[in-house]
Amino acid sequence: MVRLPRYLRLLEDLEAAHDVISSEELAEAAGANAANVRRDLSHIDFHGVRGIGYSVPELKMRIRQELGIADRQRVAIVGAGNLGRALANYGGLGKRGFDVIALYDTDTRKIGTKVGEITIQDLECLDGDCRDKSFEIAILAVPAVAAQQVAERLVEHGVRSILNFPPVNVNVPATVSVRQVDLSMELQVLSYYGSRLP
Amino acid sequence: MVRLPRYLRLLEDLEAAHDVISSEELAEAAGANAANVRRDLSHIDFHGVRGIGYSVPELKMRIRQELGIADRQRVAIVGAGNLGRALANYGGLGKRGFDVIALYDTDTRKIGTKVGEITIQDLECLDGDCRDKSFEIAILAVPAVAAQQVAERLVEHGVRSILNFPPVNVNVPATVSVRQVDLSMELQVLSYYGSRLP
DNA sequence: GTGAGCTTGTGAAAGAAATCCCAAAGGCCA
DNA sequence: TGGCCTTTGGGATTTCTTTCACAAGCTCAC
Repeated sequence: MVRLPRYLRLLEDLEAAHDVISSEELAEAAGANAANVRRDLSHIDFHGVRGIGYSVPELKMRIRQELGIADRQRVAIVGAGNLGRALANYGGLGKRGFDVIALYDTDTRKIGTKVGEITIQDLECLDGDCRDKSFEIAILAVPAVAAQQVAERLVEHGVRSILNFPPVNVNVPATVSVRQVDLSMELQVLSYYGSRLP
Repeated sequence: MVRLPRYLRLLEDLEAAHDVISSEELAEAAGANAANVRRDLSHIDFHGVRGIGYSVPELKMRIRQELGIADRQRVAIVGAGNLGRALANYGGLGKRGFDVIALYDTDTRKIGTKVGEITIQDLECLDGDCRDKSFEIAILAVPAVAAQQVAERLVEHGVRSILNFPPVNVNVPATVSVRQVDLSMELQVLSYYGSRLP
């Protein structure tokens, strides 16, 4: 469900004192209707207390479990260009349970240099012995022309989920899930709504 | 409609020789059903030729017009951190009709330095005489704590659309449209689907 | 204990989106 | 010119989502 991450973000941003929350409050933050929230939660088999609301810590755990992020997830970034480096430096991922454990590139001038705590590795290390930690999630931040090829290598080496930045569709087996982040498209959608505003 | 940008991207990536396209072809690229595509297009009052398909150049124009991007759009980026600079350097925006015309920050050590072609300006210039070009679209790439405040200033100075990267909801009047890009949420959704794969 | 006051959970209604399906219509070739 | 092939357009249907509305259930104060 596409709203669970929004609920989770709200819950995580709540002060610790706030240990119960109503569907109404959740709805407002998530930009939804209270009945909608209640259905979402009952759909993941999470139940509140009538007259009171939902337990914040329990709900957090339940949503994390539902999203498959009960434990911290290891993520690798492929492509150490401007975007790849910006992502590697971005603290927000860690805060939400995603540890960036590797940063790959093919440019020999970059390999070995550090970005924050992380040393850029040769993409060849994906296969070989220099790979020290496994990961199932990869962030693709390579040029569009390389995306398909790199995606295939990632899949070959056990990646199950890809967050794809270059503006091309990558074809992968049905056993891998891909999510596209395309800034131009976001701006276009924005422009669409912007041009229809009061 | 959220699929129009996807159609547009496909159409723009087509070789020039390809001047007619069927709903079937469009559907495959956009991950939709052919009937769905036909409805979308007839919904924006664009019509094809039976037995043949849709005219690629005409469809491109019609979609751009519908999205409100028939002309090139001017965009400003606020926040010259890693992300802001990466975005300013990203050529993909220009290719899709969005010109980054300014990059703002508040850090006096950054102001005046260049990122690619663009000189970083003081955010104060939003109001004053140092502002040389107007824009209606802004990309927010500031720290989460500053987001709301900066958004308000942008709105005050005529911005109509905001693409928001910091992981907080910004509250703006109904006359402004906001779109959130939250990487942690994308990863969470990815993880959700990833954990449900065959 | 008991009643007042909230808030949940869900059946039913309304609304939106996707899909099915096929008649209608244009082009192409013989 | 006429028939075949292809693909659109849109009525009808199904499926999915959102919202309404209210009984049921829990807590707290008295």
